[in-house]
Amino acid sequence: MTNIVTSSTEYSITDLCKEFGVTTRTARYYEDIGLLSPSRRGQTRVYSSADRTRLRLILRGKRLGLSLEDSRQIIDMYEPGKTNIEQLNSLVDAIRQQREKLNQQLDDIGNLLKDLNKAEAACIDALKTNGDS
Amino acid sequence: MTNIVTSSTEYSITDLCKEFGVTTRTARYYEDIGLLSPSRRGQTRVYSSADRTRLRLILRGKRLGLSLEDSRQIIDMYEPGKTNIEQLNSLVDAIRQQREKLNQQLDDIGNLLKDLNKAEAACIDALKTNGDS
DNA sequence: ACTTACGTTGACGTAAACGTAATATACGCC
DNA sequence: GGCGTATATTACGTTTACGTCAACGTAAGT
Repeated sequence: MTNIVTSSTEYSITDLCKEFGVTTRTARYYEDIGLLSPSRRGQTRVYSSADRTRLRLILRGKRLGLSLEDSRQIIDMYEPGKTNIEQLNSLVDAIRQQREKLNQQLDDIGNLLKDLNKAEAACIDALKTNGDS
Repeated sequence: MTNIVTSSTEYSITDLCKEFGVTTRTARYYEDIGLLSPSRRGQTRVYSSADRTRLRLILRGKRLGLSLEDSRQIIDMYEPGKTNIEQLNSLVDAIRQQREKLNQQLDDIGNLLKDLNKAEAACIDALKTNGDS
């Protein structure tokens, strides 16, 4: 499975995908749209730990309901290569927007958790009542 | 806009949709797939405050990245009409699964917020340094 | 009667995010 | 040296969640 010769900070496509529970099609798709760009040994893709991190961030974004484009934006925030002032400012704006969205999500989650608690309580109550009948 | 004659707990499709910032197509689609079922005055849809609540819950689910089917499941939790013990138990299971997912989301959001803070700090720093040059 | 605004039902189109073969190449192994 | 396994590319298919006409009905205002 895991290659012995190559350094441990390199991953084959299947290893990486298995680790995160996605298919190779997904990894290749992410490469197609420029979200990942592993190096190659011949034709074969070789993923670095940086690639791994990017994939991790992408999947975290997915869990939060972000689109792949959203994730791309956020990941690009980590490496603001272009030190243009314009871009830095709009980046700060984007960061604040994302933060607002996340705060809204926090609020939503809190409310949904409350609802779930109520629903569960009602269920358990119904189970008890039913169990006594 | 708002009808004077009918009770204030009734909404036209456009009013309801405007309030939540969705198109009428969306409301009709939700009805197509059985997520909403407004009553009718002739052909025209009449939304009750219960329908409004359902829509609110659906959109909250969307903000959290839930699919419409997920939202349907969750909304069904609020009215466990079927008091079958089997179903109640599986409902409790579903509730716990949703809760786990939400806790994962809370974790993700916390981490992402941290990342955003770092990114923002780096940006602001870069802006200062650039501003001094 | 004419316009304007809102409503209805189809029905086809679309973007995102992959799924699913089909086919070909290369590597390790018994 | 054939076999299995991993990898590659290409390409068409699929699901979700609506968008976008088209064509029509209806009620209100002027």
